[in-house]
Amino acid sequence: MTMTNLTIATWNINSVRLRWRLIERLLVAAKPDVIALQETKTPDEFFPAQELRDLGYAHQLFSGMKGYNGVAFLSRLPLTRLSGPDWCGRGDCRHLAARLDNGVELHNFYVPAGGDIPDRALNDKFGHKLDFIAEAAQFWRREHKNAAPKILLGDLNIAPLEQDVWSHKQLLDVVSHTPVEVAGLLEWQSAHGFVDAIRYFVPANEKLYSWWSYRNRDWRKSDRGRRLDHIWVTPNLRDNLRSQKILKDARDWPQPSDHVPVTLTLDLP
DNA sequence: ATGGTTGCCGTGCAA
Repeated sequence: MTMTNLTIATWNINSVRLRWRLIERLLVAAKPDVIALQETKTPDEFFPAQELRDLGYAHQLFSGMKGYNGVAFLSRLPLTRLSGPDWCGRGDCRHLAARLDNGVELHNFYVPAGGDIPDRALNDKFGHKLDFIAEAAQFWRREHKNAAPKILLGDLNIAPLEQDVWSHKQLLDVVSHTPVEVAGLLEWQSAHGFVDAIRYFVPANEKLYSWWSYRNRDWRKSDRGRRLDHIWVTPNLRDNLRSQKILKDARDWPQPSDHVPVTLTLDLP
């Protein structure tokens, strides 16, 4: 039986118009076949489609809006766009779904960051975040009859494990690591039996981050990171998992995003 | 305890 390698990356690029050239560095470092972007921050008419085609990503799907949000797929393989719900009825660009020719479904998510105060009574943005993840859990529960292999990836804006943040104790009350968010995310994950494909390779007691704030003078020295970017797969892909890479060095690329790319390689029949 | 930075847009807001 011939096996095909698939490398897929997720990256919150924080403006694709400003940083599309960094995708060439990602290409050199990891050669991803498919890239899921979040926070593209541009309406579709300004998406740098030709520039990214010239890098080899002939197949593209993007869904953007002015200033905020925005998700995209760049692919060397053909993609078929799948429809999805209007999350929280807001018309935001936070989810993009597609199917590869081999039947694997790809789901790119950008979960609301949730503002600063972890209390929905005081902060609507936190309420929106909790509603979004609850709606996602519900969506995946309803998808239980869809047996297609799936890869779900994106900026989920929640660091679920104690070693997914620089200090579990100090971040218990900080949006992205509060117990209510973590419970919601794990509920979503279990709603469709998703496997955390990155932690499949890295033991839970090892620190692992994909984001470092811009607000630290020396991000590497202070190392106050969080693992906000995730790749999950359905159990029927567990035996196909081969390797993962979190491109920490990307945090030092010129004019970097505050998130670094996370990549997963699988063997597919 | 506080403030720290960035992008987009327009001098505020979201992250």
